[in-house]
Amino acid sequence: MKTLIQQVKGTREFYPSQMEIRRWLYSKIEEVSIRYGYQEYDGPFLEKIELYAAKSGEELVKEQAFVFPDRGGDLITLRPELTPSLARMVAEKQNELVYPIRWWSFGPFWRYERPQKGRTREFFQWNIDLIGADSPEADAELVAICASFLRTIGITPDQVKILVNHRKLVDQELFALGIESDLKKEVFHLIDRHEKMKKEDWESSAKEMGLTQQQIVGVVEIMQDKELWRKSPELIRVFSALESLGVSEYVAYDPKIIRGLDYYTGIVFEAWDVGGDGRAALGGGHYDNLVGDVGGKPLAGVGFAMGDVMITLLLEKYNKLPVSSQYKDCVLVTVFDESLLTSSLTFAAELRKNGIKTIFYPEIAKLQKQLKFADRLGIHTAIVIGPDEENLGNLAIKDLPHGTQEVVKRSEAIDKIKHLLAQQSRV
RNA sequence: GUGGCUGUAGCUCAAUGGCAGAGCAUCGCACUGUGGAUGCGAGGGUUGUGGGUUCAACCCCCAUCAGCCACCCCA
Repeated sequence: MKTLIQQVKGTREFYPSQMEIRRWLYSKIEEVSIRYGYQEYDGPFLEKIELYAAKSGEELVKEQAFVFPDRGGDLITLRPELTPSLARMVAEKQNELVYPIRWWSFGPFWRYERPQKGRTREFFQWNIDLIGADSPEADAELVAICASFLRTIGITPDQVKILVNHRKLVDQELFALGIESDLKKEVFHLIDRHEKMKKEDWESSAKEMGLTQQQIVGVVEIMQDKELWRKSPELIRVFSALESLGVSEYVAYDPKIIRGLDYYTGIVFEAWDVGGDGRAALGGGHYDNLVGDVGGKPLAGVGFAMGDVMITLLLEKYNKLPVSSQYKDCVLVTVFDESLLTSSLTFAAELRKNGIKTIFYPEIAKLQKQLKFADRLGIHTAIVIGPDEENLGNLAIKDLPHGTQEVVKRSEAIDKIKHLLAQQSRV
């Protein structure tokens, strides 16, 4: 064991049972994305560092990206997010695309960070964006997609809530307190971190960045005002749209939601475990000028990203992960001895020809061992062809969950097995 | 990048500084034409690695590596 080369820190190994979950997640994401009329796309996994340098969060690129020189000396980055690539892809074909664009993607991303609960260095992310529309109803659509997804995977509104806020509203409120420009950015950050900090620490940091006592009180009032959204014409329309879309039970207004990324200019939202701990399972918002940063004409949009790690933890916590079913509908054809190997092999082929998932025991072993193998894999049906059956042109069909066995004519076996599999799948 | 906790059999974990163990798993037998159950037995370890203290180290000290958790940031 000691000679095994360790895997790269924070990377993921997907054993079949985990791969099954990953594919299931992908299928649910696809289902919801398609239901809302979105098209799948993808960008490169490798990008030049310059693509991210202009925007994103400063730290996201400088400290959290995997960067290495290629043979030509260019600095190459393993993509830490998809949005800049998306912006470029839109800019490249800006005049031929039909707006609004509805695109989604699911793929791997890398961030050079210290792994911990809910965070790895290699992860999969669902990105979904509506670009070229600039209305509260467009914003609401993305929140609704998020809610529909939660509903589709079996997460209920009392388990996970989507918390919504609007940056223009916060801007306006902070402006009223005399907080603007650089200081505003710092206060955004402070609001974002409020939940994690002790009250005294929070207040002392607020003072440190130069807020007056009056301003601090004002910020605290903003953070506690659950009715503040009524001052935002945009949010009023967003919540009204969400009501019409039938997902408002999943949504709540929260004045503390800000988000770290600088490019959000309108609605911002995150999905949180109501049980409190952990981190946001998903986050997104509205941006005014995404495409402009990479050289296109300004184009507004709204989108969100969801990582596979946190959502899987939530599914696990609420016991909503799919139950493995890989071998339920599979038939094991056992091998009795060398003289009957060909007979079993032939029958296995016949099963497959009829579209039945079939495993052939690949060597001669005790029946006991072969049946134990079937049991361990969760196979429900086993075929035994021994001398007694073979001589009469029969074979034995074992129903493992019921512990029963039926000897039938080989010519009738396929129909019997199909019937049995159909019965078992109903259980 | 900063801090805390933990590294003992394949897995989960025991073991006052004094002979390294259990449960589960694996393999074998009871049971050479039938899985889950039961009983009996077997294999499996340089106690993460390197140094130090000691008559004696899984245990104490130092370093290092790895894992987990938190901070930072974020999916």
